Amino acid sequence: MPRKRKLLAQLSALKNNSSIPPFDALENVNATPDGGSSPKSSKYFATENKKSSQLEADFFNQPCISLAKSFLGQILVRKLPDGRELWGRIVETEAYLGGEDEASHSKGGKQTQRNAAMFMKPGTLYVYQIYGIYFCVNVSSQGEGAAVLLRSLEPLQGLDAMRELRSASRKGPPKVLKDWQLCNGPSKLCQAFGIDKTFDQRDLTQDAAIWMVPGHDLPGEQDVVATKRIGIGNRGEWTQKPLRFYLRGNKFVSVVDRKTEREMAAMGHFSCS
DNA sequence: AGAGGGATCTTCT
DNA sequence: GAAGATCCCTCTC
Repeated sequence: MPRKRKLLAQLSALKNNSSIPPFDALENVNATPDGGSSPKSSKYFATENKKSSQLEADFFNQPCISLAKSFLGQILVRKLPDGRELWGRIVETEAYLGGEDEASHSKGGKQTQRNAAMFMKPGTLYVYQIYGIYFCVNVSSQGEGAAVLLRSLEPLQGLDAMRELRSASRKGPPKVLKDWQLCNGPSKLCQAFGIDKTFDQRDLTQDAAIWMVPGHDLPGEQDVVATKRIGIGNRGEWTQKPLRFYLRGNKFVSVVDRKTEREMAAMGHFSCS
């Protein structure tokens, strides 16, 4: 049987509530990861509570590089069809500037059916399929055709569900994935969060199944490593530009650049500890 | 630890 | 018709 078959079966199982959790389990799902320091929410106040704590349009409306850095430490929330909530802290992003940026899908300001979301209002999701089998998710920023690629998350809540979704799309003998393997890559986090093409052009400030909330420990400038982007082929100067940002020392980052970290340390960007 | 290749298919030229 | 903002497995040092 093709893998796609298996994936679809998994997703439809979730949609059909074939394994619907008991009521109290649904209640627990609304608890915050730090377990009680945040106000408790019940399903009756879910909408109101969500509105007061989620990242709004003004947050997303900033220049691409600025937004890419601002995402670090913020939390992506995904509500699955069965009611379970997945929480992940953003630890790695990439900026794609559009126009001048030769590595961007919107290079030359070119708008196509695929990349239309990059030109939509800040906070709009741009989801595309790559290599026929994977998805990547971006968030549109301020700037014509500019967007931020979400590359890695630190899983905070719903790890069992993430493991299920990740394992469903893997072939061969089942292996139990470690926590750090769940979301350390742009397509891995899409698998773990059940993000596919149907999320393209959705608005992070309006959608019922996906949104962001402010993180509690945000990095300082000295905690952020800026280095070249991953998987950029021959794109001239744009191949090397430091448009990837990640949390220094975080074990959920997909690719660590020791060389750049050493150079930044030599330049005095990092505090000595 | 690093290199290499296969999977797999939509999008654009 | 070819490329591609990836992932995972295997081989080699």
